[in-house]
Amino acid sequence: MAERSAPTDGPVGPDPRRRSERARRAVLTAAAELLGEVGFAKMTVEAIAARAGVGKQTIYRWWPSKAGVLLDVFTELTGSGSEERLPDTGDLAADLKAVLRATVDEFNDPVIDRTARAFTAEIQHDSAFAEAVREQQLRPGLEAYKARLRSAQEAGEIDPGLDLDIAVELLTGPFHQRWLQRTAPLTHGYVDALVDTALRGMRPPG
Amino acid sequence: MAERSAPTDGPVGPDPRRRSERARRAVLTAAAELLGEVGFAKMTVEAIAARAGVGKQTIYRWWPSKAGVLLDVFTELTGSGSEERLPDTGDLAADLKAVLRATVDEFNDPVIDRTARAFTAEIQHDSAFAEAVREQQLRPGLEAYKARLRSAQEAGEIDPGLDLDIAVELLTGPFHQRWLQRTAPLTHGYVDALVDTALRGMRPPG
Amino acid sequence: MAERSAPTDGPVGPDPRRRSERARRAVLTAAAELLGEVGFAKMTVEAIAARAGVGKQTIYRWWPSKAGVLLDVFTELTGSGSEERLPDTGDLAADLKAVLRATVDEFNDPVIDRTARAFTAEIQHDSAFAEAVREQQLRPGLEAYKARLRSAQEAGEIDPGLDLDIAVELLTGPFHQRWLQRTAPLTHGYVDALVDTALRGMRPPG
Amino acid sequence: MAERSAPTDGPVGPDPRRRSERARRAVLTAAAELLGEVGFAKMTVEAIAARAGVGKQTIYRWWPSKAGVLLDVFTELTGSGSEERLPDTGDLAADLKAVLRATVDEFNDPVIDRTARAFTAEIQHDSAFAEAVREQQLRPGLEAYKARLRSAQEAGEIDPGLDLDIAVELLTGPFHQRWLQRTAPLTHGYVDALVDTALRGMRPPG
DNA sequence: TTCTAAGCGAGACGGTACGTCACGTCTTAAG
DNA sequence: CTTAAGACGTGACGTACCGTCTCGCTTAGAA
Repeated sequence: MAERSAPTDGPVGPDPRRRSERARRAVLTAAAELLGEVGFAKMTVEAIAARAGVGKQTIYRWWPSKAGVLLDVFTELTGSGSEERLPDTGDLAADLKAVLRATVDEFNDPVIDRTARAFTAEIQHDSAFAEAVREQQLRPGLEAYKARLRSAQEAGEIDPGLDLDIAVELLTGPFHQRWLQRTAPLTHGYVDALVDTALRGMRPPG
Repeated sequence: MAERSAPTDGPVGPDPRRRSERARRAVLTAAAELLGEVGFAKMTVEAIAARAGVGKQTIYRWWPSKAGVLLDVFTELTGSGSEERLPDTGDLAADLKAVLRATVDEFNDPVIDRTARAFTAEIQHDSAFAEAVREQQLRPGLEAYKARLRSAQEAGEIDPGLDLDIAVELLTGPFHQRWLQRTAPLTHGYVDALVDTALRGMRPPG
Repeated sequence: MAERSAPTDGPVGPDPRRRSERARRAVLTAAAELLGEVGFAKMTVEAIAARAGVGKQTIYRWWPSKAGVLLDVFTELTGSGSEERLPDTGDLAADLKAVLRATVDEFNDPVIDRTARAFTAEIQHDSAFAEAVREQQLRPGLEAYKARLRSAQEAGEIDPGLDLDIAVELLTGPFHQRWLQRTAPLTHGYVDALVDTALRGMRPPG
Repeated sequence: MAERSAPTDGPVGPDPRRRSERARRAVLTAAAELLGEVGFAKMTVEAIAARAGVGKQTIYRWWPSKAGVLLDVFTELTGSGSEERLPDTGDLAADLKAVLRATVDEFNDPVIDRTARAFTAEIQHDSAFAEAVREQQLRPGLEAYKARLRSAQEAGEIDPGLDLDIAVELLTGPFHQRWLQRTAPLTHGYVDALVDTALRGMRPPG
């Protein structure tokens, strides 16, 4: 999934310098298209190869699985998520609501919904893929929340003794669970209420 | 002209009165064994049938997929989950911690962990299965939490204006997310802290 | 395929006196219809039973196979072929041509063609069925030819020393082979030429 | 855009240049062995594949059915039957008797008998297979007879006006019918008598 | 005239084989 | 050595029928 950096370290597999950029792009494009058309589960490596006009071996040479290809699709799209940052207007509740409302809108988009579910499914039995998704997709998002909460902590908006990991989970966990289990629809009203309730648990004591 | 007893059903499939209890039990037992031995992903319908000494068609006649079989295994084990109830000692925090600590222990059992992950994965691309799991496995659990919180609400322990669905999610969502994303280990200390923080958000105002 | 005659001889199977005539007729009718619609090869015992509104077991109770059923269909239709006799006008060539022309017409009927081919196929790997077909369907036909040739022999039309079995085969074998192998179409002209040539081989010497 | 070398063919199926000779031979060998051991009817594509150490798909890729495989077995054995020729000693009767006696011996060999019967059965409901068998196995044989008879015609041994197709059938049809219907055993004596009788019908007039 | 054993319709059962799909590896020919 | 193409061995899929085996129901014969 990641480019190898040095050709002489241990057993290296194919030489990345010889990799065909044309083929790489064709594969990622084909995979992205297929994801939209048939979804992750019904997508096959053979179909990606055929659509990309690429030999199957070319896929297997450079990616560990179709999940790996998809991960690269997203890493490509999101610029590896490195510069994610939440708004910080000084009003924590408002900032969180804005972000979560945007997230609601995203997850109500069928393509994003399907893709995220596919990732969730795949993560369960492919731990290398899970690790990669966690680091490249999830962690940056959670870190952004954590940074915003730390800022609020420094501003005295929330309890300085609070475990920020738990605080982040208090905001994202309920949302994530409701989405994943489809127990109820995701709406702006819902995330507003969620933020209000969660923040009550974070207020400075006294 | 058919003289079945249930006149209001739509397409009913095979007549359940003729179903062989012996075969049903053999399939569920075989599936449970295989789940423990090879895990859900490597389990096949053919293997279940072979181990159960049953024709494949007998499985396809009564279950929609191997996931359906596994769902029945669990429904069987948990007594269809109808009478789940949380302890109610009058101390909400203590009760919730006790329950969540037990859940931590469960999810740290590799077999349960693997199975729950397999279910989570399967749910993502099989909506009929998702519906069944939601109703038979998830809903009863969440309802039990909700009932306990309602009791606490009536006892004046928590804010009477609180949306109980959100309250339940505040307790289970973070746990569920941490487990699913493996962002950090599940420990008794974690759930204690989680309960304490979440409950701070639920206290009666004033 | 044949009715059992005595209820006390050896292992007798089901009691023929209790046999349901309604079911028997329904099966034969259904089988005949299916033969015309899908042909013998694609016909299944299940389909016969379903079409006849009969349990599969009822078929297996009274017939050894679907071929057995079909044989009964034909035995029923042809009155067991007992009274077959060729015309005898005194002109052997004319009589044979008339009969063979009629046979050409029969075998050019698609239903008869398909049925006869199905029998031919089935005979190859079911020797009990082969025996039954041979005795009930083939032998009477060949005997009729033989009788007509014997009559011609007595009338001095053909060589008294001729082996009549070979003589019959000389007339029917070529026809049968051409039909079976589809090497050329079956026409009235063909059988006329065949009869003429074959009879040249049978003339009295001198 | 595909750059295959045969530009005039219709839908061609897989590229025969890529075909694995090893797999092809293994399949034919396995099929031949199984034919001898269990016969055509009890032979399955799965068994051929297993014995050959080949995937089922490899069989389905190159042959339309198990009958197609068997046809190739025979085409392989008989050198595609292209150069069949009957002996021509100048004595037509003797030559025909020699050939037919040899054929009697062949058909009295159980393996050949069973195989020929299986082909006969298969031909009845698979017209593509029938066509192939007719062209590759039957036609060359019949042509050889026809050539020998033409030679005899030119030598003045038989009637120059005779329809040679009928003449061939007069010799092979009776034999074929007797074999197929098992009305009587195939012996050297029988074919001798058959040849004698048939040739009487072919003599030059006068 | 009732009783009772059978045949009956229905169709589930344990099996076998089917023909298809996709996997991940291997082979070929071209560049 | 990489590439496009695609054949290969493998293994599971879900379906079709096989012939056997229960189920209740009906039905005809002997009691």
